[in-house]
Amino acid sequence: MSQPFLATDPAGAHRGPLDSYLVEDQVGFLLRRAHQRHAALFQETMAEADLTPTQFTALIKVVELGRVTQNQLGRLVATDPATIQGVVQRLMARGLVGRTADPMDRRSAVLAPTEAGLELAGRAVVLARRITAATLEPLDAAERLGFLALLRKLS
Amino acid sequence: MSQPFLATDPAGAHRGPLDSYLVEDQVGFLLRRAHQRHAALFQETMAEADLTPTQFTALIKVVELGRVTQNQLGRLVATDPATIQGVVQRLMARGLVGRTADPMDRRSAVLAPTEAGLELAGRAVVLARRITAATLEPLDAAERLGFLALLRKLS
DNA sequence: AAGAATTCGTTCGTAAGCGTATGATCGGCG
DNA sequence: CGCCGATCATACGCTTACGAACGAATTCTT
Repeated sequence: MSQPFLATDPAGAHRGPLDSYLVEDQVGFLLRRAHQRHAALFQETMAEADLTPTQFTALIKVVELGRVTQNQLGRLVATDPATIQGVVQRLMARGLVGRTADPMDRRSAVLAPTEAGLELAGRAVVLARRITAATLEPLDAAERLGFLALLRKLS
Repeated sequence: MSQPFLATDPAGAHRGPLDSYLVEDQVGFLLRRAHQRHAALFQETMAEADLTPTQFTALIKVVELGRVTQNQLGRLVATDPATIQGVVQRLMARGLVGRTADPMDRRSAVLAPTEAGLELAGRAVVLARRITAATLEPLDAAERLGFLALLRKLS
């Protein structure tokens, strides 16, 4: 009665909907694993700059734009308002970005990179290029292009 | 002095290491976005079963194996001991898996699906197939195979 | 057999991620 | 003008995720 839906069912019978469903072959699982691997490589390589992937992305965007509203930044880096709030808070605590009130719109907070933020961003990008290379290392040149193209279609 | 490294620098000068570096074109960013999109589709479709991706994966694996040790399960579904602990705890709280002490090794906890767990797993797999389909929907058949193959190389 | 090294599960801390709710502010519309 | 809906930032709660440390138990080594 409580016999599991064994994938390697000795009787080979069709016991249930789990037949021929292998979690480890699903996109979701593979996507999660690939993301995990990238995150591990990121942390390892970015250690000296002490930035998480999200922090790095946010910082780079602030540096690139010079001035951004917090929610606007969140939209650009695909991070919802609740999450970007904490990220910005941590970047501010480290003095990497500054924050001023917008005279035009008293609701919004305008972010801008500090000198330290500019400096760290410069160093971090060098590391980030290494991370990208390390992540794609198992693929050859053609596969890398293909993979990025496919990823873009799924974003 | 605090001029940002604008990607679209009017002068076209080489201001710093951020030139020609676009965060949104990096594997890490695209991987994160694709993963986000999948998670959103998952949550939407799996709503009636009320399982997170990780909970679903763990439950399916327990059902598939019948009996597993907690850390062993974690290894199979790529979830570290600290994380699988909470996941299993929540599955137990919902009466989807049971837990017994292993007489052979008093350190380990043996997990097994309950009747409710078996039942829910069966229903959830149906939804999961839809999620996989929805996630890969933007790709044609050939692209799907290619994408999965590439993902596997990066896991 | 005794000690060392490893493994198992747990706990704590930190971070991301998102749903939901809230107060403040802004924009539009009658 | 006044109201309503939308937007901005924030707060709380819950889940995943992982490093680090821990006690208990097991296994390996000498």
